[in-house]
Amino acid sequence: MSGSETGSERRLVPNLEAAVPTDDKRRAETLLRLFAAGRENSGATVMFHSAVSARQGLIPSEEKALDLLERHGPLTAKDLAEHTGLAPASVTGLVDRLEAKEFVRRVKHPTDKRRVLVELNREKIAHLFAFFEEWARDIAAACEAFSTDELDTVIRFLQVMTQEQRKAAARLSG
Amino acid sequence: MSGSETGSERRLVPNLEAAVPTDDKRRAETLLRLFAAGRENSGATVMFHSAVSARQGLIPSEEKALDLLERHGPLTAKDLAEHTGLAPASVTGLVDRLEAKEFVRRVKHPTDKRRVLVELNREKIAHLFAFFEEWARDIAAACEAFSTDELDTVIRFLQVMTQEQRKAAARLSG
DNA sequence: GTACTTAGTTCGGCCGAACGAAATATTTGC
DNA sequence: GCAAATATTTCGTTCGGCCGAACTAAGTAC
Repeated sequence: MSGSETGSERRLVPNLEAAVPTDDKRRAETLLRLFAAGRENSGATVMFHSAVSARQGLIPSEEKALDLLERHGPLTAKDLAEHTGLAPASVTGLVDRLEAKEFVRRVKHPTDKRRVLVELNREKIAHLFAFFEEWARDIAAACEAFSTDELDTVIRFLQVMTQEQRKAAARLSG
Repeated sequence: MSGSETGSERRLVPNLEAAVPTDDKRRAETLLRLFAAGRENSGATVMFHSAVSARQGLIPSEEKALDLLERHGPLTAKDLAEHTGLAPASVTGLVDRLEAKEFVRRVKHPTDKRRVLVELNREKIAHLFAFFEEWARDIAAACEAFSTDELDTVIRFLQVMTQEQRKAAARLSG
């Protein structure tokens, strides 16, 4: 039934059947459902992410900068320029905007007075965290439907997919 | 160990411990690992998504339009304006760009000559599909590490998370 | 201490996406 | 068939992010 096609209607999604084994019927069907669920989830993740950013009034380059600061701690403007791929002049504007929105602060570099360290403003970030904590409670509640063993399986799966996506993203960019 | 804090170092991530139960030690620990894995995976998903878009030379509004066309089939410019939230004049430019990149075609509306139907150019999309099919093979290979029952659990989990993310995104936007 | 390098900002300009208003083409209502 | 309504495009403008070049300030080499 799901494989039937009318003559006038053409395929709208990739032919993923080609990527699954044919010898194990149930597994093949499960993989297809997994692809579908993964695709839906990816879309929802992207939309959720952009909704959060839009709510904070952030554009992609600003998100990226905040992400870098969260990962690596305070960075100089030069570091930000290198990691974001922006020109130095653009970083000045970027940090100006983030500072105006109070997401970051410029502080003096302890030893080199030419440099400017950009650090996250934790008080501001706290509001964002409050939202995520509330959301985490919803997630935890939704996880009631899963045993701890099942969640372990999910974690393992997510880690594998994270690897695959990073690999594919790098291949696309490089 | 993981709960220790030095005096000078402040918390960099939300206090998710508050969202997990305290009575079941293993479950609490598993939920925290799940949050961490989910967070990593979300980031990877967003980066993968933007890598694909960048590779195709697409900006967010163009992606959104293509997504709508894929979901609903051919749409008029008015439909696109309503769904994307853009002004009619902006849709003209949007479709111009997508048409120049050969992702879509303008076709006459069968009955109403005022209207313009915008439809996906499947030949162009086929290239994109070829990439996703190859990628699906990698995913299928990576799934060898999971039993079919485990994959069923993962599917169920993804569906629940998709719901939660959509709900949260709607709450943020509305 | 003078010349050179490095870090960051300021300035002016550019480009692309989005907009509102006016123009055009077509359909609908009477 | 003529007026009002509808769909889209054209036009001119605005706005924002990014850039290169020039500039300032601070460290480094000799």
